[in-house]
Amino acid sequence: MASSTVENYLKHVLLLSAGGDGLVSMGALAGALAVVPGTATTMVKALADGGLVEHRPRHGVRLTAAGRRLALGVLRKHRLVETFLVNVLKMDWAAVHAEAEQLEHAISDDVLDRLDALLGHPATDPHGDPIPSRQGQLDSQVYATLATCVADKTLRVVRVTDQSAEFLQFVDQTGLLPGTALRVASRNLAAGLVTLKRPGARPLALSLAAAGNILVAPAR
Amino acid sequence: MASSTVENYLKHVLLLSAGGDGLVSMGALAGALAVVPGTATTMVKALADGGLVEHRPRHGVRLTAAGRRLALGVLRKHRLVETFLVNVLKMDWAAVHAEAEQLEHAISDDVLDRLDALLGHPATDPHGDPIPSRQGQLDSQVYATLATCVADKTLRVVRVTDQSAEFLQFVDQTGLLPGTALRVASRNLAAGLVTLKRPGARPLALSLAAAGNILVAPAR
DNA sequence: AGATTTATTTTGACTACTCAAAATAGGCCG
DNA sequence: CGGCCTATTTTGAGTAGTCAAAATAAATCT
Repeated sequence: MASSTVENYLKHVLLLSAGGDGLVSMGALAGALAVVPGTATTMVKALADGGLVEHRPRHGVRLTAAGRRLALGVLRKHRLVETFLVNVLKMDWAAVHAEAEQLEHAISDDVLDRLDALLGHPATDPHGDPIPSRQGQLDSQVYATLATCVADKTLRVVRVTDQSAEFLQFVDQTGLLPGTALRVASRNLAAGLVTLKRPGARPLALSLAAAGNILVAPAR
Repeated sequence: MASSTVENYLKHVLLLSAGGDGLVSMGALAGALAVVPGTATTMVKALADGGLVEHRPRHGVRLTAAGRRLALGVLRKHRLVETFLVNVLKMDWAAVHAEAEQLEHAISDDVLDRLDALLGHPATDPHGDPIPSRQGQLDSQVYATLATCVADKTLRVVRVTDQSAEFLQFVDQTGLLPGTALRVASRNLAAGLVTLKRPGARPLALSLAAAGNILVAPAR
């Protein structure tokens, strides 16, 4: 398994390569990791040996497919942990980053999946940063889910992410198909409930887990 | 801050010093940490330099007050994390030990306090092991085991002391979880067997060795 | 093109932790 | 008491990651 040091290098290469051509300079990487440039060079060469990055000497570093997969996994852990700390443990918005920095390296995939379900499969963390999917998709087009969006805005269902037969049947029967306009009447995190209001229909209560599988956008 | 390695050494010295005079042998410590004896010696000398343990060469090692304080903090984290994983994330009884082993070193005191509150300040973890208080008090009540108590009293399981996944799974499947009421129907020392009777369940035979890992108290 | 600035890489050294295997000390048994 | 068995310690060496500072390559600016 990758050490936390390796995970940190990969995560920061991913974050720094967001804009631009994907090549990250040694200086930027060293700065982000709070190490001297020589250390970053040494480490990047080791990562390149391991096939996790491509190193173009004196030019920069870029993730390979394998490195990107790992980096996205770390980012997913980081952002889901942040969301947990804020939504469940009610921690300060500003304090959670440092906490997550530690926990992202200690949490297993199993625990992560359960956390994800508990939180209702959020699309973004409390700061609005998109959370990579389990499969490593990082949506640049970010939608809110019914589990995370604020009350009283008029919304439109855009996508249903749980493909299980039972859930799709439920969505069909309750008329929550993509395109439906609705409004979140209330959210009760303690009870794990979301109440929806649709024009010309009875209010509908939904578990947070279920609501997390329904992506919405502001109604045009 | 103490490294996870240091935290692990201290935690295991604490756990191993439970019985006996508090002196832990190098062999036992090395075994618990899965390192060769020479490594344990080297590390213990470093801990002694740091004032966390007292090293009596060729005799053993014991925690200082400072070391004990740290070790109890780690144990508190471990057991609260286990409780969270089982009670909130509904994880398997037998799997949480390994998870907690990682998380205990990554979780801050702030997060721990909030977890503690969320769980309702539990006194024991899911295995029945006592959780040290925030101030470092460890409830060390002595319980009888199923291997030693007399027949025909009504008892209640309070704690399971073998943390191996196999044993925990067995306990789970046979329904001997902490809280369960039962009665020792017979003890056969020659055969090394204990037979249990539970209300509404079939009698269950157990080896003395296994029975020794299940702590019980008189049912109120 | 030549000189200078700036980023990067190299080199040598250090800390923390580990193992393998040789050396040693304690306890015990006759 | 003397010898042996066993646990412990020592020694020498290796891995992962780091820094300080010298060497080098790239880019820029006359």
